[in-house]
Amino acid sequence: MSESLVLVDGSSYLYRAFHALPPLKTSQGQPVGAIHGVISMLRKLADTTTTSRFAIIFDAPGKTFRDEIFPAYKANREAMPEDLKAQIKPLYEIIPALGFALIVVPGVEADDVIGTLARQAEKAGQSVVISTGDKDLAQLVTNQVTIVNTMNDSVMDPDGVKDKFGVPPALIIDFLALTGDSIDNVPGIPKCGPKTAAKWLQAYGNLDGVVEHAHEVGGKIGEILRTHLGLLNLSRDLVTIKTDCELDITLADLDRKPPDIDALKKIYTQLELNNFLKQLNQNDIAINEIPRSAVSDAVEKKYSLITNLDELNEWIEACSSKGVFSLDTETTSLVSRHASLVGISLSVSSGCACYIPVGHDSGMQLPIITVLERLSELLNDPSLTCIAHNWKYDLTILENVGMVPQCKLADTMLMSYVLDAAGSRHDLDTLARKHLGLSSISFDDVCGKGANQVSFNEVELNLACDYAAEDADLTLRLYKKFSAQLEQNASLNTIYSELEVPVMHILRKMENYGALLDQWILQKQSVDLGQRLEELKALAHNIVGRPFNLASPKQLQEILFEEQGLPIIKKTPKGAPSTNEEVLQELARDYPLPDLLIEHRSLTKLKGTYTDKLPKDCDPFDGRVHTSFHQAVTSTGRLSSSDPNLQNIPIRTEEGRRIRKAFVAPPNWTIVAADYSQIELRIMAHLSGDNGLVEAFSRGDDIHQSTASEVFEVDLMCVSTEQRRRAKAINFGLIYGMSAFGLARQLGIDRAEAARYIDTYFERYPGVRIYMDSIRAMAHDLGYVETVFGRRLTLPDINSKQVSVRQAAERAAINAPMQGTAADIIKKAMVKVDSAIGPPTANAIMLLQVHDELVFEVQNSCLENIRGLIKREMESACKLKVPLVVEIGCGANWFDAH
DNA sequence: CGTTTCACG
DNA sequence: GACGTACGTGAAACGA
Repeated sequence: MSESLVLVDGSSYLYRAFHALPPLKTSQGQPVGAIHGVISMLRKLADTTTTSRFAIIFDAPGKTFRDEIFPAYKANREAMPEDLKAQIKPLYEIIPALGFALIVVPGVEADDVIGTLARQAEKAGQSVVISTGDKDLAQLVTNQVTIVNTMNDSVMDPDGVKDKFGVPPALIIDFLALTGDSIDNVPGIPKCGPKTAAKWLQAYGNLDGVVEHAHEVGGKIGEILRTHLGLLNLSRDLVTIKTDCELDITLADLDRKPPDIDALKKIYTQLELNNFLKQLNQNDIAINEIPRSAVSDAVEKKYSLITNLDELNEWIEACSSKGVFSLDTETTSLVSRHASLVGISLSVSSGCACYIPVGHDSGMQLPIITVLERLSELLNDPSLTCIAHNWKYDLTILENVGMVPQCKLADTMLMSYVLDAAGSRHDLDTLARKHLGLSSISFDDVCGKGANQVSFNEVELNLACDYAAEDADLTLRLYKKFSAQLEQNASLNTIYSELEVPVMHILRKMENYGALLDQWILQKQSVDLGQRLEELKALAHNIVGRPFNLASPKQLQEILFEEQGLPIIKKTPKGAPSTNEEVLQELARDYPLPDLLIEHRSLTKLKGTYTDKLPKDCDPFDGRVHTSFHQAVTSTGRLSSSDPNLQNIPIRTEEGRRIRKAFVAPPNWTIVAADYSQIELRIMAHLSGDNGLVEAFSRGDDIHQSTASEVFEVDLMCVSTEQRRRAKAINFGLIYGMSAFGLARQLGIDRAEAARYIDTYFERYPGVRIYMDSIRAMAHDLGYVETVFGRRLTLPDINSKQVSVRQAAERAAINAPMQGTAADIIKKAMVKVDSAIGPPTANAIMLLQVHDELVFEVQNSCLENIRGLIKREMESACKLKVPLVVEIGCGANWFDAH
């Protein structure tokens, strides 16, 4: 049945949006975060329901009947924050403009309006959905009235209420009267929480029953109950939602009206809600009509399409005399190795940019040779600075047409990343919106999307000019901001120019060179895996008694937890019973199916992600896989890899390791793999300066053994395998900002024992505790932490009001300096090793970086030489209070190199 | 397109 | 008193 009326608890939305979202403000200082949130939530709701009858209900200011019967009602509630108050009026304009009925009744609380409308609709035979985060409304639930929780989108029907509260909807009023509400100042029975309330109500039927039998309740809580009986009637009256308010609203008034686009545009413009504005415009304009440019700024804007030699010469001259200019290339593909140049855009001052088409299918264009000739005058002039957003891409495009710039390069993507890695994504559109308040034309607007998308060379010249010139314009504008900010911070500037930019060049080489793959090995393994998977499937179907999809978590949930009635051990974030490996491991004790599922899961993963997929990623021309390394993605300074991801090639299982054997060296060459031993723990020793830890590393101890000896108070030589295993978990836990709970779960021990381990650890290594406390304090005070080299890692959630969110940020604060410093160190090592092994014609090539490991291809004739060089350069990448140790191996393939 | 699971450091 | 609980990534399959 599709619902016929949706009632939205507007006040609940408002508070939720206000607290959940960052405090966005317009350039004029008007707060808009909650407005943004409420609009999004309403639109999502409207999109996911089938009805068109809505009411959005807010509390009105002023007294209500509850204040009359109990003057202290809601007395504990804090006054509404000013920043929230200021968002109500605009919202009251937007909601009707969106076509929704807005209901604010003076003297009546929103809950009572919702209750009244719900009952009216119910009487009229309609079903009702109430969208709210407020538990009090559960009392309204019936077979026809359900509640959608805005927190997690869960739907509550009468059974759901019973599940959540332990009592059916009809008893919710009694339940709330017992528990009270400290925020609204509803008295209730002190010390009586949901569990106790549900227990009493189950035992005695209802509130009157509880009062009647109060003398039977034993213990301290029984005494408390008896002394507070007098307040229960008042509490009940306060929590009872009225369902008979007089409202001059009929259900038909609630039908959604068409939105008032003009009014919305006006308000959105005022509030600088550019996202919403853009979407309005998209729906608004005729299919083929694309705005010349959405960039609206005080600066006047002039984008020129260059198709004759005189204009080209003027632009070359302008760039040259300015000394600093931005450049962007348009091409036929996102894969730079396979992309052909379609056009080039340049900008020399804000708002002033040009586009030089050279590879469009139609339209008059200058000959590409001429353009490149003139362009190379700029790019070969070492006195000039050329700015691009993501040079790694554009450099390869230029290299494809035979150009290797000699001028100075600046990269706004890397600048943005160094300035604030976690603050936003670092693509041009996002940054333009964030730093310049400008929304740019999207690629999809120009080229279309999905099956109808065309390649850039098919785009009409004037439209291409609008898009391309804008990118160069925005890049230059961002450069002005970022370079000024980097000037303010010497260590960030150093990280940018001496680490990120050189690493960018190395990554480009690594990507373009690629890792050689023996496809035959993988194909063979795919066949083996396929056979074993068929066997497992047959066995599993046999046990269950019918065919099912082993890869479907949903079907597994049904089979394991509903049909077999196995215990639910863990739930997914969405509340469904989890079937992940940890759970299956547990279930495997008394049921044969889980073991099969575990093996099936693991093998399908290997087959689907690696043995089937990697050969497809192989370039047929050179037999190599060319990953993309991303330099501006992670919050800690690490790289990431995709298409394919070569940083997660299996190693932990036997069958997985087989995959590494397919990463081979060509004849007369050898794979060399070099990895930092325990780098993050060494960094922890350095950062904390803890004596015991520093000395252990300086002596060259096995660090887990040494930790075990301290924590379990046994002689170093007497540490058992099990003790070492536990110490290793403790060491890893420390790096991750662990809790006793986390360690207990990891080790399968109880929490008290885990807590004892942690306490003992901190007694033995007091410097570590001091360091962790100080880093937490720094994170709270400054909102960021730093690596050894001064890379800043911001923590947007560190002062969140939500406990779990804040705690997660605190754990990230502990981890970030260690993970980030390790990332800095290996980047330094890459730069050092790269310059030591010389140009790519040399006898060693860097192929891959896997966070603490570098993989090379080395010519056999100079293997020993290069091995020594790599180890030396990596170990001397940085001087810490403890030595850096590199383990290095070599072999015919990546597996043998370990 | 969101959810769930799992590969790596 | 409830909730969530070790950091950082990318990719595949399912199912709406």
